[in-house]
Amino acid sequence: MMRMMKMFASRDIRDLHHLEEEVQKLQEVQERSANHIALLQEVQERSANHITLLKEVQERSANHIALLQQQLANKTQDIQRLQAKLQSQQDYEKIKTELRTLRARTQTEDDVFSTPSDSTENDPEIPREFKTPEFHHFCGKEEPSSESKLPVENMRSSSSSSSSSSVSLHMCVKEESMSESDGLLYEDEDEEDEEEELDTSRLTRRVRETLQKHSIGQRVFGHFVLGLSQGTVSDILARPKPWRTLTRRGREPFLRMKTFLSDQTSVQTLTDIQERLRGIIPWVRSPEMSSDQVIRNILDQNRSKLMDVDGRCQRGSEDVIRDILHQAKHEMHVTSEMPEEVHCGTRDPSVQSPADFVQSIIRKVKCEMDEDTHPSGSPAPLSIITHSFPTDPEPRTQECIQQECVQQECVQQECVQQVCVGSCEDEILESLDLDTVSITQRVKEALVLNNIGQRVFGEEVLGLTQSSVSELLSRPKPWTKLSLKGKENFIRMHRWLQDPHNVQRLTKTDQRARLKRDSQRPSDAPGHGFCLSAGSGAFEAIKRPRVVLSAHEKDSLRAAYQLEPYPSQYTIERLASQLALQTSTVSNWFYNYRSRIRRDGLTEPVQTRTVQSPASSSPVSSGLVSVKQEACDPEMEEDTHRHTCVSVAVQSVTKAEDLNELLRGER
DNA sequence: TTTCAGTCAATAAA
DNA sequence: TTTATTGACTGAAA
Repeated sequence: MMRMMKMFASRDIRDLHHLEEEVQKLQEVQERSANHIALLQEVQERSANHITLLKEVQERSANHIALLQQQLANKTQDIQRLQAKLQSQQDYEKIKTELRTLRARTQTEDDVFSTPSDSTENDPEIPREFKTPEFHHFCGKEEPSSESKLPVENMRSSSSSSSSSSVSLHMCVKEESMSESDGLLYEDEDEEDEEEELDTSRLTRRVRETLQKHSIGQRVFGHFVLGLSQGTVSDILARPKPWRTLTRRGREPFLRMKTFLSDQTSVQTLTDIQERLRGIIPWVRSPEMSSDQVIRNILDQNRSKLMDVDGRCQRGSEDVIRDILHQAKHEMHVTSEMPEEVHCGTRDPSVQSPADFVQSIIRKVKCEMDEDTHPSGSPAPLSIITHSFPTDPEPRTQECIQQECVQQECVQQECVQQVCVGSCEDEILESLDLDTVSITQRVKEALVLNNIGQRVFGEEVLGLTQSSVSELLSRPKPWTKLSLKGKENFIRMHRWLQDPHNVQRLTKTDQRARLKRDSQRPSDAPGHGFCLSAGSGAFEAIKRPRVVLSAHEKDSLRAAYQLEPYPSQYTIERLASQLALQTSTVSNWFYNYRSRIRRDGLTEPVQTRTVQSPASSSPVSSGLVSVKQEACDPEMEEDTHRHTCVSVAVQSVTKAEDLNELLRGER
């Protein structure tokens, strides 16, 4: 019995254990279910949040779309209003043109022509007829002041076109000065234009169309109408700034464009000029030239010569003038043998005879030559520094030059150089190979050792500003990469290093400059925020603040550069828009960045990293792109730069002796 | 017509 | 105060 009871008891215990295990399992299942429910609830909550967020985004998008639609509607209205305004102004333009024509008719013959811009003098593309004092003389005006920068208000050809005189006589362009005396002539129009906002994009588009239609080049347009260089014209036409962002000075070209477009005569005249420049209409027509034509022919040939010389090697002006002089003398001789009737062709009454006139040209050329030979306040042209040191505080006489020759033991050689200065110089420069790094190193040491500032050195020795000197000394380009103009600076530095009295001279100059600055200090105060405009004496109150790009903007531009080193117009505009910058600022940044990367990359052959650039398909070569990586960043560390400079120095140091030989006249 | 080389001037950095 | 940097400009070259 007992055994039976024990058996049952043990079975119950086993069952109990089973039950307990099952209960435990059930509890686990329950816990898991609870967790699942919690997770489900969480998911549900999150989904609800997402739905809410989506709804919010939807609402915002709807609002944004509504806003954009509203803006679009406003813009459309603005466009319509502007179009209507433009329509109404078309009549106004006609009236204005008529008034201008009427005004011009009432003016006397002398008032028709005025002095052209002094920029004419520097433009080799423009015929000499437009540049020379004789041209101004023919136009009925005195020789223009070299200081005045004159804009073009209008352009007209002279009344007679059938005269036997040179056709250039009929191509005079009327220009009116913006200087104090003539500025009033603009007053009315300026006031009108200040009230009226110009659509610069439309204006430039119209100008582009007109120029294209009449095959007028930007150079000619820029020169005669805007008084600007071709590069600037290209930039203005491609990227016109909005009217409101322009300063008074910046608006000037657009006002001139407007005037140009409104006057058909201007377009016609410019077309005529362009055709003559392209040779469609010859400058000299008759084989039997009159005296005036002979003179013009000389000038024209000289113009070609200047262009040729400038294009070839930018030779010193002295040589060119010498050639001109020679040519003029030769022509004078030929002309003096001409028959009398040719001499007495149609010419200006003030000209006594062709020979006299040519001699007057020679005199003027001589004067120009003298001015170039002894410039005041700036170092001499390259051809001159082979004879004298530019550090001289006073003009040097021939005796002084010869004395220096003795000091340098090269009297004979220098004399030979003086005789053949023009012809030898090109060869000399071509054969030279200076160690620019070594030169700048020595100059830097000399300046530091003698406590001479870059400013004084730049002004007295190189004719450059402090910033340019700083750049030259800290990042000298290899000699072979320099243009002729660039080489000039290193030759000057080399000459300065060779001058035994170089430091002495500069120290004196530095002391004088300091004293002068100290004495002038109290009067400097009004200069803040203003600058005195050259020649006019008037203060220019408007001073454009310098654009300083933020780190973020620079980063963005650098990133854009990595993708597209030569950005399209569209990219530039997009970048400008995204960064809230002007398109010109963006394009300038790209120009400068490319330029500075090239500059720094050139002195870093060792560390150049060849990285496959995404821009390999761009116009830039892959080799150049490889240079444009981080190691060659324009803002790279000075030490890295020095290291690379040294490697360049090692390469070129052996050739420095050549120059020594050359400058001693041993070649 | 666009891009480059050289330069200036304003400004930042030393 | 000097030097370095950099946006802008011009004339020339591509």
